[in-house]
Amino acid sequence: MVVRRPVEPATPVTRDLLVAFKALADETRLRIFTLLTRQELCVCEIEEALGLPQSLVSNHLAVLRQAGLVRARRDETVARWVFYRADPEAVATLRQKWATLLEVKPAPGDRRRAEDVCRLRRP
Amino acid sequence: MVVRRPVEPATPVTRDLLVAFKALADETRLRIFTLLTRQELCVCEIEEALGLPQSLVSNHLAVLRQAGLVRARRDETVARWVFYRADPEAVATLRQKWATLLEVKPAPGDRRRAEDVCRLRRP
DNA sequence: TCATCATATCAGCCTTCACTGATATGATAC
DNA sequence: GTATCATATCAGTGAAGGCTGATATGATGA
Repeated sequence: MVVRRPVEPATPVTRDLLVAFKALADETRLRIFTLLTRQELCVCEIEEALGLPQSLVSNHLAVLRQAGLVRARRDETVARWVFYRADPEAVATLRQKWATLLEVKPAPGDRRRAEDVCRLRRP
Repeated sequence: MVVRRPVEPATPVTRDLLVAFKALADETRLRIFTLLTRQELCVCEIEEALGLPQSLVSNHLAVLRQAGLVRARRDETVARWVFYRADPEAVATLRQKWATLLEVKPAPGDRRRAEDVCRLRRP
């Protein structure tokens, strides 16, 4: 019987990256996200482009939205159309956090990671 | 009944990123990988640092290894020790492909993505 | 009002996958 | 040789998640 330490909430840097990785770790979502970095599209356009059923696309968009990777916007004139696009700020933040993770020194406030390293130093 | 287009193998850029995202879309593996970007460690050190059972750590290392994110090396003097480290080349490649994905124009050879965009242009 | 369009949500099915415990392999020490 | 250490692998279990089909919501148009 192995005693596991209680799972603490992940550190800020790790948590955000983890959310993004989970959201992009699916081929369909990665394709949708890639499309949305190029241009703003409504749901039906994505369906047509990828040849996927509506409910599936809508589900995947919800996942990407909850991960903060894309933003939804209702069309001003035709309110039933919802347009999605990749969130440029989220993308920039993600890129920075990815760089931070790969840095040599643990990022400030990244306690979980610091603890992991610290535990190695104890003989 | 919705007729789905046959799933073609993903494009080079997308495929590599997808493999990496899948490998890093797990909190335990992300912690292990983060540790290995800091220093080279053997399996038992990772176990101790994270407080996880041996088989679990070994399993996660196998996933990271198969994804090309880490490299294993047997110690020259004590051959039962296997040291792992993050693969710097893989990390660099990953960073570049991530940047490529976020570019406006589809990368050369990224046919799947080009097809997705093209299909949108057909009225 | 009624029908239709665009999107969201939900239940069920099925696959994938993280975790555990046990066993296998292979090197080192006695 | 036998015992132990370090690691890898495998079967079983339970949970998470992708996909589908149906339904719900809400806007638009006749």
